[in-house]
Amino acid sequence: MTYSIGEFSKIVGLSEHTLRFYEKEGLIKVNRDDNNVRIYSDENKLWIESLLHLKNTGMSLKDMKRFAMWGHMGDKTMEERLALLKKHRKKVVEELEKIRQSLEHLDNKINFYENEVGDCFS
Amino acid sequence: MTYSIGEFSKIVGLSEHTLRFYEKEGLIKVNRDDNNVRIYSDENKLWIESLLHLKNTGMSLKDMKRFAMWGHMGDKTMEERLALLKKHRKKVVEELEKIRQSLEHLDNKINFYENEVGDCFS
DNA sequence: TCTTGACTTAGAGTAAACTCTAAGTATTAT
DNA sequence: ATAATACTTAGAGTTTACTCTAAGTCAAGA
Repeated sequence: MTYSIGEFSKIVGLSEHTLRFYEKEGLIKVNRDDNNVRIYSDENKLWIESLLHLKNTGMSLKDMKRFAMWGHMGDKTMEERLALLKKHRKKVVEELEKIRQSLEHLDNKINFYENEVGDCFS
Repeated sequence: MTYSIGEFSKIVGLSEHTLRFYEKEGLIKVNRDDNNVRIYSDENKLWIESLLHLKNTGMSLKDMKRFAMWGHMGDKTMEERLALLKKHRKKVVEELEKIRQSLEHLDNKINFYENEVGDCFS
């Protein structure tokens, strides 16, 4: 399947502006038809979804750019990409633990408030 | 115990600029001595730590402001605070799950790369 | 006395990641 | 033939959360 930018925008949940911006930044390479109109493929979809996973885990655009650049350079950059992903993974795990702890704190606070409110209103 | 802004800054890991900024924004109320110099207390420390937990879980300054404002208004705002915390908690849990999924994707990718690199280099 | 560390207001600067506008052109579907 | 959708460049604007600067004052300790 192929998609126009309008269709693709809806599918991946990024605005057309953002898709063009990502392309300009080198995050994604997109084919064009004879009239220079972008033709997005399912491969593009998988790639964007991968990028969005990196983004979801807090990777900066800058690092995503490096990753994409290496991706476009082919197999000889595998090691670099792997190193980047591993380093990123470490940060994600740390961040996850931090959030988990803060969530625990939040739960304690909610419990506290529920008891207080309970005492006051029931 | 009480602390000057310089001491407090080191303890809580926020710059003096940021501490003054947070105070100006109404996130924290700080006592002053006769010379108008800020005196931070252990209570302030607990409060900042709570705020930082909210921040760690992605709460915006704007919501933290509302929370702090209600906190300064006393018990009659318990329900509002509880509602805010519960709403926030829901978002955090969702976000956590999203990160967890993206981490899984990241792990798959790393496995893939390790096999590829393994095939190529060993 | 002089350095250190505190204070004030007011506003400027920074970085990230978009987000949009303008102004003009081209193609396709109804 | 006209509306919808696409394209371009170039740059301006937005939001968030700081982060810093200037310019001046004040008070305590060595």
